[in-house]
Amino acid sequence: MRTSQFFFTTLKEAPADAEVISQKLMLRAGYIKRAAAGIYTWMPLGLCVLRKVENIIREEMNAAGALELLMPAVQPFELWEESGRGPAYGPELLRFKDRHQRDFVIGPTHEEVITDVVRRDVKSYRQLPIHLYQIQSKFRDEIRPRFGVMRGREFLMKDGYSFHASFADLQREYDNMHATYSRIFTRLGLRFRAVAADTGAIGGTGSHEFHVLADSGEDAIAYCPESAYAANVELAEALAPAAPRPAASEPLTRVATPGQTACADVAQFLKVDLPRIVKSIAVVSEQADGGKTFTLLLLRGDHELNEIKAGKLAGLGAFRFASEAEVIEHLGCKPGYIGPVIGCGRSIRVIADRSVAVLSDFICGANVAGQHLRGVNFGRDLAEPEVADIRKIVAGDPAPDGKGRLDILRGIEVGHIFQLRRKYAEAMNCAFVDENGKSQIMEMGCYGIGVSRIVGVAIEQGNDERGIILPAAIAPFSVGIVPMGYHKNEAVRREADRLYADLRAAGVDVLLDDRDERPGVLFADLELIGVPHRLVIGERGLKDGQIEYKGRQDAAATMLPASDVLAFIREKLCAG
RNA sequence: CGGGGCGUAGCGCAGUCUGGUAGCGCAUCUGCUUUGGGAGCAGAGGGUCGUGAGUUCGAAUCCCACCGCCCCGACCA
Repeated sequence: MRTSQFFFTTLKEAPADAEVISQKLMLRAGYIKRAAAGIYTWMPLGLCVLRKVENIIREEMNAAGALELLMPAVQPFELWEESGRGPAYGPELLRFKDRHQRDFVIGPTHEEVITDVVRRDVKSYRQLPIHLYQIQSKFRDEIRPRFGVMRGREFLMKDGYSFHASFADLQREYDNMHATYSRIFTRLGLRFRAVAADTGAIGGTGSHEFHVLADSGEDAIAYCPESAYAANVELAEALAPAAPRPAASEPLTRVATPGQTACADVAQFLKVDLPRIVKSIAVVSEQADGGKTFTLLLLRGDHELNEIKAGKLAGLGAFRFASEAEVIEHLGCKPGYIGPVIGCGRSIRVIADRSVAVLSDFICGANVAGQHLRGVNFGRDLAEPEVADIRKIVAGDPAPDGKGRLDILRGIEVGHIFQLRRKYAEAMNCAFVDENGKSQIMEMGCYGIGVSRIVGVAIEQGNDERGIILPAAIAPFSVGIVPMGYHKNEAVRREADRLYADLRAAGVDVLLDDRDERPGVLFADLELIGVPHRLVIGERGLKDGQIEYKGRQDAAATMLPASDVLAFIREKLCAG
């Protein structure tokens, strides 16, 4: 491509509302233009990158045995009623009516459509397994879109769905996709980790997320440097402390703690370590029969509640934090001084985190404003509680596999694989006839990659003060030719044109910057847009038959004989 | 939806408090000079001051409503 025939505009300053570095650079480099909140136009330059990412994914999916198809972005709402997922998705699902008042949605994902396709055409075990995927725009009406293309409302996604005659075969394909995803993210040049994940709203059993490591990431990942263990902190198990509970040694006493409601304040006020304070979190769950149950969750002062883990406990379900009125009703005290020691025969459900269950002589609220209790002991001052793992793990916790200590990293989710099992197939009666002539429900897996998000995270990982740094595999152009005085110097122009033609003939994705601009402009733009290899042709070097090469991240340029350039570039591109 | 902030030229901003009919830098266009790191000089074009309704002789500025955007909390590729 010649710049004079291309179209891109660069900015010296990023729009003020851009937050993260990738978003600023993508706007400055003219990759994208904002159309509305979380909705972007991909300009030709940005689309070059998006297409390269897309093609790497497509190549690997095809190599792994999946087949590409394209489903509609607009889906009939009836399918969502049939799967029962319409209400679960809520306002994130963009719904509308056509001219005949029929309900439609803009697809946020395609389990329903693909299941409908497969149940119509797949009748026999002989047609299984099958894995179909598409690369297509999705729309999710996010409450708060941000970070540019990393969390847009409209985004490009690769979504694949596999159908199987048995769970064992689903597991085989799941492992195949796990390996395929690892190959894809490696080829994309991303630093990533596959982590065990919560199965969330989509449902199903086995699930892994693929996270690109970045400080700006919204997800926290627990991982163990000494072993292969990695999990979303939502899921990571906090092991029970190895040491048993020490014997009680203090009497139960009541202490005045006026105005001290936060654990950290109480610890400082009483001059004790934060882990000896027990905080009580009051929650309410609505039961199916309409009743409400009130529960106290006990955590150490230095720990935080993991709502996902707690939500999985029997009887808690979709709990919410109790209102002030509910706290007063059950404990006779305002929040801030509540605790599990309840007098006079009243009883409420108390669930203690594993780390709390091994405490003795601890401190908690007295259920009287301005007072706490010291020297509290289970079994003596209150009943032994139910014990469960309900806290978020923290850095330094032992790894659940027993092989070291956990560290916490920030990550951005770029891929997710699920064993859906029969959730959708059952709801939508997606069945086949097995070798015995019996009808059976199919086993199903689904596999997503955020294609447009990957462009954002790649830039989040690769940038410097001059702009974007991308590997050649996904850079908008692999090589940039910068002629010094293309319009003034005949020799320079001839050499630039020759080199451009040679590189193109060799299949290299090359940009010749033939604009009549000062050199500083050409250099600055090439660096901003993220071209990894630069060739400068100037009168100076040409006198000695030399052309200058500089890698995007090299400190200094090197001179090459003009005749060696083609071979040199080929070698650079093969090396990645 | 709850809380905080902001809407002035394509981008970044000043002007708003204290009303008097809109300005700076970058970008764009023309000319001359310049030409290995975002050039210099001279000139030019471009703005319903988010929208609407008020107060006033007069509103970017004051009042009210609405819309949009951004930031802090629950979702996801």
